[in-house]
Amino acid sequence: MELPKNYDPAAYEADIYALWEKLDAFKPKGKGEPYAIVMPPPNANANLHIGYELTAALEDIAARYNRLKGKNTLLLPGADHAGFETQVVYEKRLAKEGKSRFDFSREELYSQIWDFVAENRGNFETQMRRMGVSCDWSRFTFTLDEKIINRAYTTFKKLWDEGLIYRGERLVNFCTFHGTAFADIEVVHKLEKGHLWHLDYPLTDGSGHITVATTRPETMLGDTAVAVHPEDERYKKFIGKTVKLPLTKREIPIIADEFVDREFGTGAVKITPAHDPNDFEVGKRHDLPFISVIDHQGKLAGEIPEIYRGFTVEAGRDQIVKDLEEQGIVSKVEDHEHNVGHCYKCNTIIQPLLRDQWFVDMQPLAQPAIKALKADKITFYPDTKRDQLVRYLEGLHDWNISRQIAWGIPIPAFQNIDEPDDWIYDERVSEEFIEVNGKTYRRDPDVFDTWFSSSSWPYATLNYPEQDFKDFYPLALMETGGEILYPWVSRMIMLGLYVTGKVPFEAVYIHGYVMAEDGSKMSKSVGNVVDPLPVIDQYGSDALRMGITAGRSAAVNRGYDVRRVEEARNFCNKLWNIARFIESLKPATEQLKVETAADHWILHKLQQLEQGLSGDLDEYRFSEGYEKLYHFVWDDLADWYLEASKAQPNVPLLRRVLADVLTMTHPYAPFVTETIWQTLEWTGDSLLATSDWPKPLKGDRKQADEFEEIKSIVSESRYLIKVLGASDVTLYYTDVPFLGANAGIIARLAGLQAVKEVRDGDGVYLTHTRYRCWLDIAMSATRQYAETLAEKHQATEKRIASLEGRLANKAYVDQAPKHIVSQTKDQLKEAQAQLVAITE
RNA sequence: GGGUGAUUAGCUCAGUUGGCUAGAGCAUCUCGUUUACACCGAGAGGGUCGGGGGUUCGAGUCCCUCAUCACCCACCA
Repeated sequence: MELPKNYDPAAYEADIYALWEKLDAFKPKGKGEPYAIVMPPPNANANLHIGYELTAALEDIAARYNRLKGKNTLLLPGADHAGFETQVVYEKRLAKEGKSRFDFSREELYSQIWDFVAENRGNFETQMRRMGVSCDWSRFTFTLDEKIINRAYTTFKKLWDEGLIYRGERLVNFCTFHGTAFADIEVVHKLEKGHLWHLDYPLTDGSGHITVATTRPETMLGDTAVAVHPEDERYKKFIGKTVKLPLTKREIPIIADEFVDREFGTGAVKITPAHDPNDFEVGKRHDLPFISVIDHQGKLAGEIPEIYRGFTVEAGRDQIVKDLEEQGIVSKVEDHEHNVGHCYKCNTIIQPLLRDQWFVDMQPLAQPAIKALKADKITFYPDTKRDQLVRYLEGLHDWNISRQIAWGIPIPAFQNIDEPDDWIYDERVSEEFIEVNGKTYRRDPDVFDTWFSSSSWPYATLNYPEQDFKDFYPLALMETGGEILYPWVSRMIMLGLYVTGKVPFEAVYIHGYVMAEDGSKMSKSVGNVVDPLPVIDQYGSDALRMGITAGRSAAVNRGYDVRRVEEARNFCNKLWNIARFIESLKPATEQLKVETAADHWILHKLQQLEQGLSGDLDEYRFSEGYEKLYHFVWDDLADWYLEASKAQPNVPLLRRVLADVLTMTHPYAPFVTETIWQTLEWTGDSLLATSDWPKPLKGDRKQADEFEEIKSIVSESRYLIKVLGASDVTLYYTDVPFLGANAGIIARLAGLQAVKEVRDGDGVYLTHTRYRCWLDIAMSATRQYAETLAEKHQATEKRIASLEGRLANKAYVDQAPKHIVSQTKDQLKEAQAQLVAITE
């Protein structure tokens, strides 16, 4: 077998993935402890971005690791219909054709978007294969699959039957551009410069006026009260009186409510229950009328003076301020900075509007979730996210699950056309009208919020309550980005507990974002988005996954750095060449024997790696595990053991170590490790992907330590030869048996002419070993080195003094753990020995 | 307004419960083609761990405080 000098990922990756699929490598093996991850479904309509590459990489590392460890492993892929997101994209396309969603019925729009998504759906499946994701494609789930829709309906029905669903006219966050309501969490608050207008509302009895302060004067058309704090001495006398609202001349009461902040503005607030969440609450408490003056298109409407009708909110504000000023009502205008809610998609200012919507009563769902979280039923990485989630759940308001869009799961509810309060649950959502008990009902045109159906994702994908559910629920891990901790993770926990009685997953891992190279957010409009596919083309899939995983800890945002990808590409090439080298050696014997100090040392290192790496991956420390592997492969294996092997090869052991290290690297670099595995002549027909995690052989500790000593002798010899510009150097030593046994290895590694034992002699002494070794370089040729030695002498003396001081400290010796103290003693001994060596 | 996290080498970041002389990659400098790899090898330089205070035998690690930055949440009209 002749392998090229450099690993070329593009030449192998597609074939390797096809091989895995052909041999069903990613199907759960049906035995062993279960380990399941259901992948967060990416938007079916969009290309996979670099953030999904990170998700895919982390989940795949976890899945492949646990599969190798012998667990019954399932990695389940899916795709999201991404209701609102996708409809927005589709509407943009319609706009280009000069059309809009209003040109079509709901059914037409739905089927058009279905086709639109279908066009793109194949893309990301190809992309996930290129990322090397070891998922079971036979279980692929789309969020509009029948089982997901049925699950959403069953859950809705359960909530309905148990009285946790209510329909109510509530204030919702309404985007007047998109024509739909949003959950609180979908509203983005931004600090904006505005004004605070002071308006003098005249008292009806003519005894003066009360001054209210507002940032939104146009809503005064819908005012139904003025509120003051009950304890406010300035206003006590006004409570119970009425004012005559300017412009509309309606008479409204002055009420007392504790929500009023006496310090803010004038201490008197106009109350507009139909257009402000606070005022809505006040309105309910005081039984005030709710007068809507803004419609769903963001225009002034309703019971208002004819001249204002049809104005946009902004234009209406200007006109009303102007009119109020003419009447002398505006007594003051201040600059004022305040937060304003915007649509997260189009940035339109969100209007709180009164709408009939479906709501879920959340506290009955949140309480069990809070309890489970506090009882540590779910491990969070990082830990802080759990408390963050608890705080969120404790303050959770009821959830508006109605969306006024076409692309989504229709809400299975019908309204009696004669009695508006008579609503029934029915799943015949393809009918607009149905007859029940001789009465006619009309379907609610709204669809569910995407998060409503995806809250059931962990058990719906597993066919609750059927077989996969029994095998794999709760999931081992939910891995996702921090932005959906609240909208998704929290809801999966609440509904998982509500429907199945169990938390949906044992652990949650939150990854940070992949930022642009300069640390800013990636965004299409800025144009700093990194597309993963060209990177894979250039460097290979393994390189991208390792490059993006390296140095990244849970929930920490980090810039994409192509140098990390290059480093990982080099790592793949290193593995490739290690394998090439080992493959070029022909074994003298097939028998596995552990002989030299180097053999024991590499086994010892390998064993440490296995333990360290398992520990890291069990705790989802992806980056630390990668670093351990990298250093073992590069420093220990390639730079030391392979180099030592050139003097004295132990081929059976080299093969064994290679097999073990390939297996352990496989989760991080599945393609290159499998490619190597398939090309090695002695690995048979097996797949690395479905092999067993290695059980490394044990190396003898004492001989391993001897090799450490050899390493430091070699390093120092290299250094001395280099700084002294010496050549043809011989290393002499007295009375160190293992140096004799390793003379050939040492000579080769250090580039020495020979390594010899002698009784006595003179030259440049090594200072990094406690043994008596010297190089046959005349001291006379080493004047500048003497200075270095002198400095070192000083430093060592200082260190000895410090160590002695520490040991002289009674408190230290008494209180510090024994092993630390004895460690200090050893250090002192070593330093003293070094000092002797330097002096010589 | 509330909360969380960050601040360690020129750059990007590790540093698990306090305990070897604080690490890595990249970058820099010097040398090098010998049985894999120049996507390589050998060697070197570089940090008073944001400032100040405290607890401790011992602090990058724990506490207080200040500064700067980032993110999340929130109905002060």
